[in-house]
Amino acid sequence: MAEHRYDPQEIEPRWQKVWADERTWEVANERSSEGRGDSRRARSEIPSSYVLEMLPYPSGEPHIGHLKTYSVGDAMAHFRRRLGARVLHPMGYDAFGLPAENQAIKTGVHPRDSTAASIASFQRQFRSWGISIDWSRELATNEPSYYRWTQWIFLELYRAGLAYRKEAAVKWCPKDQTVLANEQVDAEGHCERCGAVVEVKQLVQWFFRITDYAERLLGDLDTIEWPEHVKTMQRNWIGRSVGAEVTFRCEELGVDYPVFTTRPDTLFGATFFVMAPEHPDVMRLAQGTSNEQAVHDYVNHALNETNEERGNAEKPKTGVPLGRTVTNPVNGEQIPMYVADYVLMEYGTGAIMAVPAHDERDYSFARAFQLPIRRVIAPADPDAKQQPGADEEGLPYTSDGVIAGSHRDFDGMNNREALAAIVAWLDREGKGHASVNYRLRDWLISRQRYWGCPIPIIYCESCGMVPVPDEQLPVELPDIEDYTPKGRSPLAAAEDWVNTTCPSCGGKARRETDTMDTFVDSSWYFLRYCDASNERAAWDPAALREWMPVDQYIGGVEHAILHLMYARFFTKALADLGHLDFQEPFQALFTQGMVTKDGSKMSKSKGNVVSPASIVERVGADTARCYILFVGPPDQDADWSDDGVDGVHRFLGRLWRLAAETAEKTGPTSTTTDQASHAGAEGPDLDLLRKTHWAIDKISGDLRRFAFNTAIAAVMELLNECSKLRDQVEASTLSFALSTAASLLFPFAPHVCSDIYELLTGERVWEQPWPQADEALLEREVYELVCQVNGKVRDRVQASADSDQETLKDLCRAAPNVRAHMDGKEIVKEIVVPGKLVNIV
RNA sequence: GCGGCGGUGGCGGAACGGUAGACGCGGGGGCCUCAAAAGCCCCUGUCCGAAAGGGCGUGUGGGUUCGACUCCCACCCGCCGCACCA
Repeated sequence: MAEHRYDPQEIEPRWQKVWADERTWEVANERSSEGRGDSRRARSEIPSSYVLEMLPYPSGEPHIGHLKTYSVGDAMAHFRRRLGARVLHPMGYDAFGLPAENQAIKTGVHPRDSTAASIASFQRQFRSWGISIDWSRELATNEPSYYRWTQWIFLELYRAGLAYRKEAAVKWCPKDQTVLANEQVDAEGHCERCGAVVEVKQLVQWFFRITDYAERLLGDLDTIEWPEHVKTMQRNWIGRSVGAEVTFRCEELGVDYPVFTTRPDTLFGATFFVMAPEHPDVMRLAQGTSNEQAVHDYVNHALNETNEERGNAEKPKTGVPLGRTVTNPVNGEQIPMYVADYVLMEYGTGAIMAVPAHDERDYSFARAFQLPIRRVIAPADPDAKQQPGADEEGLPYTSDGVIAGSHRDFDGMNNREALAAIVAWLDREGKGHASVNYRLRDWLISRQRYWGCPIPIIYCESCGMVPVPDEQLPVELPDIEDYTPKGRSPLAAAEDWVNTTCPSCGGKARRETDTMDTFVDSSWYFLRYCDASNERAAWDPAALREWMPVDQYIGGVEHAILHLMYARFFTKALADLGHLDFQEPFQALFTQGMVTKDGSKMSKSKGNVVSPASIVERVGADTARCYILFVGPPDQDADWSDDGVDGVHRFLGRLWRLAAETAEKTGPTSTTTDQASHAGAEGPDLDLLRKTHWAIDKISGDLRRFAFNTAIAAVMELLNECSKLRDQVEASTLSFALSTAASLLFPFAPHVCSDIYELLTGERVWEQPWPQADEALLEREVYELVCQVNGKVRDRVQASADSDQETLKDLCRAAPNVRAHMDGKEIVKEIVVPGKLVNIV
C-alpha cells in the first residue's frame, strides 16, 4: 500500500486556486441570472441569506482574533449555502483612522500607502485561510468611490436636520490633538486610543442627532436576536429614566429653571437647589451678590478637575451658595441655590432640586452645609430594617413608602401613586409635566485629523454654511506633506484645497477642514456590499430588498456599544428619509470571545502573540480554523495552546489518511448510490451506518445553535468509529462514512474536506446539499436499559426498543445488581422512561 | 450600588430534569523500530477494595422531584457593562 501523508501545504493552495479561478463564492443580485447549484429550482424560490463579519481595520497583519471571527462567519456561511440558501458573504476594510495616521507621523509613510500594504496582507491571508468571500464586492472606506456616498449620507442627514454644528464643551485628547466622542473616553477620563488624560475644550463641532432616536434605539432592541448582554449594554448606554420636568422660578431675576427628577413624589422635601458649574447662568446668578468671587473661584476649580476626580462618589461634597433663591412650585417655599460639582451639565437640565431626606448625594451635601433635611416619605412597614448608611432617623430613605408631611391631598398615599398624582397636578398648574430623560448624548463626529472622510461643507462669506452639491461629490482628500496635528485639522494647511468658491453664489469660500469619525464610515458599509459597484447611487433599493437586513452578523463584543449603536442609528435615520424599508441592520448578532494566550490578552508588549500566518505555515489553515472552534464555545474566550493545535492536526491527518487508503480500494464512488446500497446492512456495517447518521443529526443541530466545538467533536467520534471498524466493514460503507464526515466537517476545514470528498466520491463537496439523517437509523432496536434503584444507577441490561413498560420493569427487576439492592424491600413505585431507564423506588 | 454572564477532573470543555465528565490536551502503560520520530492499542474524577462492587463527587446552604450540573429560594466567588444620571 502506498504511503499516504497529509500535506496541507499541497492540499490548501490547490483548492484555493479552484475557488479563485471559478469565483465559486460570488453571488449575483439578480435572482434570475444563471448560477451554480440546483437548476431545476427557480432562482426566485431560493432563499437569500446575508452572513457578515465585522469588517477589519487594516493595520499591520491580521491577528488571531481575525482568524476566529472569520472562521466562525465562514462556518455559518457554508452551512447556510449547503442548506440551499444563496449566501452573500463579502469583505471590506475600515481603512480610515487614527492608527494609520499616527504611524505616518512616526515613519513618514503616507497613510494611503501603509493602509494599502496592510490591505494586501489581509487579502493574502484571507485567501490562505480559505474563507469563502465574494471578492467582487470588496470595498475600502478610504476609496473615493466609497466615501463619496459617506458624504452623500452626511448631507442627507444635514438636510434632514440630523447633522448640525454647535459650540460645545468637548472631550479633547491632547496627545492625538483631536476631539473624541463620549464613547471614546473611558471611565477614568482617558483617551481610548492612546491613554492620555482627556481635557475639556469649547469648540464648534459637528454632531449627529442620535438622541432623537433614543426611544426607538431602545424599543427596537426587542425586535432583534442579539445576545442579552449586548442588549443590556445598549440599554445602559441609552439610560432611559422616567420622571418629570418641574419648573423652579428665581423671582429676583425672573428666570424659570426647569429640573428633571425621577422622584416628583419627594418635591415637598426639596430644601435647596443645585446647579452644575458648567451651567451658563451660574455667573449671572452670582453677579452682584457677596458670593460672586467665591462662585467664580469654585467654577474655575471644578472645570479644571479631571473626570476621575469629579466622578468619585466617595469624595466629600463641595459647593458654594449662589446667594439667590428659587421657588418650590408645590409649596411656594423659597429655597437657596448652590453651585456644586456633583451636578452634571450633561444630564438632565444641569440643575437639580435637592431632597436630602430621600437622596444619598443630596443628603451628604446637606450634612456638609448644615441644610435642613425634611422627611416626606415614611416606610410602609415601620419595623423594616434600615438601609445601610442611614442615620438614626433612617435617612436618607430611598425606598418606597407612604407620603407624609407634604400636602393633605397626597399625605397617606403610597408614594408611587402620589408620584403620578403630583405630576398630574403640576401639569394642570403649568408648573411641570411628565418627562423622560436619556443618558445618551448626540454623536460628535468632527475630527481634527487628516486620515478621514472630509465633511462636505463650504463656508461662504456671504451665504454662510453651504453643503457641497451632490454632483460635486466626492470632496476628495488632498495630498499633504505634514499630517502632524497642531490643534486644528492638518487639512487647514492645504490652502489650494481649502480655498474654493461658493456653490451657491460663486464667491470666495473655504472648505470645512475637519474629517469625520471613522465610525461614520462603518455605519453603512453593510448596505454598500449589496450594490458595491454602483456609481450612480449609494445603492439600488432593489439590491437592498434582496439582501438586507443582515441575517447573521458576527464580531467582537468590544463593538457592543459604539459601532452597533451607530449602525442602528444610521439605519433608522436612512429609513426615515425613505432610503431603506427596514428598521434594524442586523437581525441576529453573534459575539465571539477573545483568543488569549496563557489566560491573558495577546499583546506585542507581553510577547505572547500567536501569528495566524505562522500557524498556517506550520499546520495549515484547516487545522488552525478547526482548533480555534474546537477549543470551546465560540462566544466564550479561548486560550491558545500549541498542544491543542497538534491534537486537531493529528485528527485531520488521521481522517485524510484513512480516506486516502479507503479511496485506493474503492475508487471514487458517487454518494447518490450510497443510501440504496446500504439498505440491507447488518453487523459492523450497520453500526457504522448508524454512527454516521447519528453524526449527521448531531452536527446539524449543533450548527444551528453555533455549537461548533461539539460538532467537531462529533466528527472525531465518527472517525474513531471508522478506525475501529475499518477492517470489519465493507469498503463502500467505510467510504460513505468518511465522505459524510468530510461533508459535515467542510464548514470548518474546507480544503481537506474538499480533498477527501473528491477522493472518495469524485464530487465537489460544496456543491452537495447538506446530508440528511435517516430517522430509521437513529433508532436502535436493542439498547442498554439503565436500571436505577432509588434514583441510583445499579445495573444496565439489554432491552429491545419495542418492549412495553411491563417488560422493561421485569427486565430491571431481574438485573442481578438490582436484586442485590432490592434485598427484599418493598417496591413503592416504578418509573419507566422507555428507551432510557427504569427507576425502582 | 444597578444590570448581564459564569463557577463541572491535572487542563480546555460535554451533558432535551433521566448512565456526570462526550471530544481533545496532558499523564501512565504497551505495540512497531537497531534506535528515534511518526503511527497504532489500552488505562486515566476521587476514596475503599485483589476483584466483584461500593462510598463521595458539578462554588455554599436549603427546597421541588421517583430522579437535579440542569428548575426554585438565599448566599459566596469570578468576569463584563453602567454608575455622584438627580
